[in-house]
Amino acid sequence: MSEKPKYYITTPIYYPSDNLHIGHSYCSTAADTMARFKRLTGYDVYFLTGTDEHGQKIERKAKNAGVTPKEYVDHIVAGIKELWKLMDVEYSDFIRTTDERHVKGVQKIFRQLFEQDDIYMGQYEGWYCTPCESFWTELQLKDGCCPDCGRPVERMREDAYFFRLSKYQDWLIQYIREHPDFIQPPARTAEMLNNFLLPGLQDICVSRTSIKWGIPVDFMPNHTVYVWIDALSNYITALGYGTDHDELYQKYWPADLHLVGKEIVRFHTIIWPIMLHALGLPLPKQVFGHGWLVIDGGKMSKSKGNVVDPVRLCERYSSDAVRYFLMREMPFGADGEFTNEALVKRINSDLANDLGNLVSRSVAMVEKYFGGVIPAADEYTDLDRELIAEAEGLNPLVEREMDALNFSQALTGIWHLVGSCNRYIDQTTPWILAKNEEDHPRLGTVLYVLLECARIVAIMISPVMPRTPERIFAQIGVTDELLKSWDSTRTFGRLPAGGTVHKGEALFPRIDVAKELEMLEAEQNAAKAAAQKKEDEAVFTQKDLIAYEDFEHLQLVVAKVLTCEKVPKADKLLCFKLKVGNTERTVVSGIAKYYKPEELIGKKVVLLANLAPRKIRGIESNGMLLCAATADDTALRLLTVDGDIPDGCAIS
RNA sequence: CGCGGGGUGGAGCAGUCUGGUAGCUCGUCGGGCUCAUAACCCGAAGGUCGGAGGUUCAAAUCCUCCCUCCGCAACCA
Repeated sequence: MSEKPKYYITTPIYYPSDNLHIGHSYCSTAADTMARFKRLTGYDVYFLTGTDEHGQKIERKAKNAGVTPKEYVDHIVAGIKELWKLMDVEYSDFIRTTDERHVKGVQKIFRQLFEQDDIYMGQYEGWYCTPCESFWTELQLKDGCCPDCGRPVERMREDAYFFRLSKYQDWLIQYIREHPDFIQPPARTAEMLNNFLLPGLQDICVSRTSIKWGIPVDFMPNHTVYVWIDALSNYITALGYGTDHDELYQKYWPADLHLVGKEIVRFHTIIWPIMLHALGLPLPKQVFGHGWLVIDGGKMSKSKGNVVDPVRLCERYSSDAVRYFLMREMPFGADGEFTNEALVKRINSDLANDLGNLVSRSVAMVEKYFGGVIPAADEYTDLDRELIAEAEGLNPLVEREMDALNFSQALTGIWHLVGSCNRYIDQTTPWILAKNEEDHPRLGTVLYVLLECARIVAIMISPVMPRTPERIFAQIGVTDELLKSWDSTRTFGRLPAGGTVHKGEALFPRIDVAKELEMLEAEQNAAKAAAQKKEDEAVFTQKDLIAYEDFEHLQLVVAKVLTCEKVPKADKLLCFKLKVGNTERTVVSGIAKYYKPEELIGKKVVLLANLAPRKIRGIESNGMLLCAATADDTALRLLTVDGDIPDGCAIS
C-alpha cells in the first residue's frame, strides 16, 4: 500500500464564554470543507478544532452564573460539539485547554523555554490591590481604584515571566520575507511587517498572578501562563507533543494550514512562530486569515442583538444549504455582508432552481421516456462534446481553486456546468425527441449526458455539501462507491447504462422569499428586544460598604460647558472647557462616540473636581465628567443637573 | 501625514499586479418552452468604473492629490 500524503489543518480554538455564532461556523465550515476536499483527493487528513477555556472573562461569567468555571465551559462546549455535529463539521480531534494533556504540555513548553532562557523572570509594574491580591494595569482601574472591590490600589512591581520576542525579531522578519506564502492573503503580510515587526517587538509578559483560571507555571504555581502561550500550544499538545506518545505529532506536524480570523493573524504569525522556533520545531506552512461576516456593515455583537444563530438556520434550511451559502457568497479572504435575503435568494436560485431542478427534470425524463432505466449513449454530437469537455475540465479547475482556498470560485465553476446543463436541455428539446420513435437513440444520449453530469456535480460539491451528494446518487441510481470517487470525475462516461433512477423528494424546496423574510425579521426583532431587555435588567452587584468619610473625599460639583471640541487624532475623546463658579478648567472625556460636541455646549454637567490631573493625548485633564453607561458601553449618557442651579454648586 | 482594505449599472461582487470592445449573480422589462421545484432558455434596458489632475495613440487598470466607508493600532480620570 502506498503511503498517502498527510494534511494537517486547524481552526482556532474558540472562546466558550457564550454560544458560538455564524462567524464561527464560517471558519469551521471552511476548515471542514478543506479537510473533506483533501480526504477526497487522497490525503491522510488530520483536522483539529477545540476551545480556549481559560481567562478572566470566563472566570467572571461563571461567577455571575454561580457555577465553577469548569462547569460553565462544560455546558458551552457541549453546545459547540452539537453545533459541529449539526453542521457536519467532522474533526479528527477536539482539544480543550482544560484537558490534562494540554495542561501538561503547556507546562512543559513553558519550562523548556524558561530553562533555555527564552523566558526570563522580570518585573511587571502595575497597580496592586492588597485585599484582593490582584494586579491591575492602568487601564483596568475603575476611577483609580480596584475594579473588583473598589478599594484604593497602590503602585507596585511584581515578578513576572517575560518571553524574549525581541531576540527573534530579525529572524522572523527574514523568514516572512523568504516565505511570501506563509501569511495569507498577502495583504496581511504587509500589515504584520509594517505594524508590528518592523517597528520592533517588545518582550511580552507571559505570566500573571492576578488570573487564577488558567494553567499554573508548574515550578512557580502562583503564576498563571499567559493566555496566548496557553492557547497557541494547542496545535501541538493535541498531537501529543512532548509526551511518550507523540506518534501523531511525528506524523502530522508541521501543520499545513492554520485557518484563523483576521483579528488573530498577529498572534499566529508572530508569537507562535517564535515559540516554535525557540523550541526548535518547524513552522506551520501557512496561516490564512479569513474575513468576517458583517451585519449592516458592522461586527455582530450580542448587545446589538444581531448575532446570527447557526443552529436556527441549519434547522430551517439544512446544514448543506447554510454551508453552501457561506462558501459561495463571499470571497474567503475578505469580509462579507450576511443578510437573510442573500441567504434565501441563494438557496432558491442556486440550489432549488438550478441544481435541484436540473436533477429533478433529468430524472423525471428518464422515468417518463425510458421507464426509469438509464439509457446508453449513442453518438455524441458537437453540442454534447462541448458540454462533456466542460464537465471534464471541472476536475482540474476545482482542484486549483480549492487548493488556493477560493471556495467561492470553485463553486462558481461547478455552477457554470449546472447552468450549461439546463441550457443543453433547451437546446436538445428532449420532449420533442420523445415524440418520434427514430429519435430515441438521440434522446437516450441526451439523458445519459445529463445524468453523468449530475453525477460529476454531486462529487464536486461533496466537500462543501456532505449530505446532498448521496441524495443525488440515490436519484440517479449510482450505488458503486468507485463512481463516487474524485478520480471518477476526470473522464466522462463512467456511469453505467442499465441502472435505475428513482425520483425522490425535491433536493431543495423553493422558499417563498417574501414570507420567509418577514418571518425572519420578526424573529430577529424578538431577539433584539430580548437583548435590550437583558440590558435593561443589568445585573447589579453590590460592592463592599464604604464609610461616609470615603464619600466625602469626592468633590462633586456642577459645571457648565463653555466649549467642547473633538481632540484631533483620537476618535473617542472630547475636550471640554468648563466653568465652575468663578473658575475655569479643561477636562478631557472619552465620550465622542456618544455626543456631538456642539450639542453639549451650555449644558450643566456633573464634575468630579478633585481627581488628580492627568495628561491625555497631550492635554491636561482636570477632573472627570460623570456618566452612566451600560456594561458593554453600547449606551452612555452624561449626568446633567435637573433644573436651574448655578455652576460651582456642590453636589452631595 | 500610524497601518491595512474598500468605493464598478437598482443590490451584491469580479476585473486593477501583466493598460486596448466593462463581466458575473440577483432584481426589472419583453419573448420562448412545457421535461422540471410557477422552475428552465433567449433577448433588452440600465454604468462619465468615488472626485480632480497627469502619463499614454489608448486608463476601471499606471502616477499625484483629494473625498468617503470599514477594520487594526492609539486614545476612554
